[in-house]
Amino acid sequence: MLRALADPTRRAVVERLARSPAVVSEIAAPFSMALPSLMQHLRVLEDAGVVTSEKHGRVRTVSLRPGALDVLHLWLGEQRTPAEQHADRLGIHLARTSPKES
Amino acid sequence: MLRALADPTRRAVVERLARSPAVVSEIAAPFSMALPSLMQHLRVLEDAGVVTSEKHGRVRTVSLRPGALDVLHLWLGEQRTPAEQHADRLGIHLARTSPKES
DNA sequence: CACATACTTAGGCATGTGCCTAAGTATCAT
DNA sequence: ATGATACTTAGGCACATGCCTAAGTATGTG
Repeated sequence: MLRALADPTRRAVVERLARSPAVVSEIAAPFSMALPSLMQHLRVLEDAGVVTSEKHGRVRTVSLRPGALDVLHLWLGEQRTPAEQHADRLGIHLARTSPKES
Repeated sequence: MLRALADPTRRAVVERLARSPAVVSEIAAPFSMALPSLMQHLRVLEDAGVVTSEKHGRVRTVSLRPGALDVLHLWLGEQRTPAEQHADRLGIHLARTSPKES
């Protein structure tokens, strides 16, 4: 999964899909890359479980798989230094202490 | 940086260093890999800004660079679906509501 | 049915990555 | 000074990755 996100093109695709699902040609449009190349990226993302896709007629719609990035988000949280984890607790503390915004 | 973390060996190194800094030979010990190969991994991690190292005498001590993973942690947070972001707010809400543990 | 559209498959090439062995170099210990 | 220790540098090999073009296949449209 990290390997899937290690490529700039694929990260850009993820960022695009974070806004909303899209069909292949929509996703491909911003890139100056042959379609098959981009399809390969989509495949890598799908194999990594980052995105899902469904084909209706001749159009394939791709979307970010909900919760897919959680594992990573969590792992990353675990590898942080004690000082940073302290900062996290501070954040929660502030959330408790100053109930300003929703 | 994601490329640096995309390798299992390097992730294992990061997990080791998350516990505490260590010298090269300590880091290398658990791996059945020639030293130069592991050094290469350390170099990739250092170039990516994930770790720092200092050499004293003939010993090099490597440590996780504080805050290094924050950028990633943040980016990951941004790419999550609306539903998940809602879950985050719920988490904060719970932290405010049930002040059980520190 | 003929043709455009939206992918898909196949194959190939250049470069990158991970690993190795062999041979340094710079301390530290005796 | 001699040798051990702890990396470091250099070079090489196998396979993975990212990109391409060319040629399908399947599905709408007139």
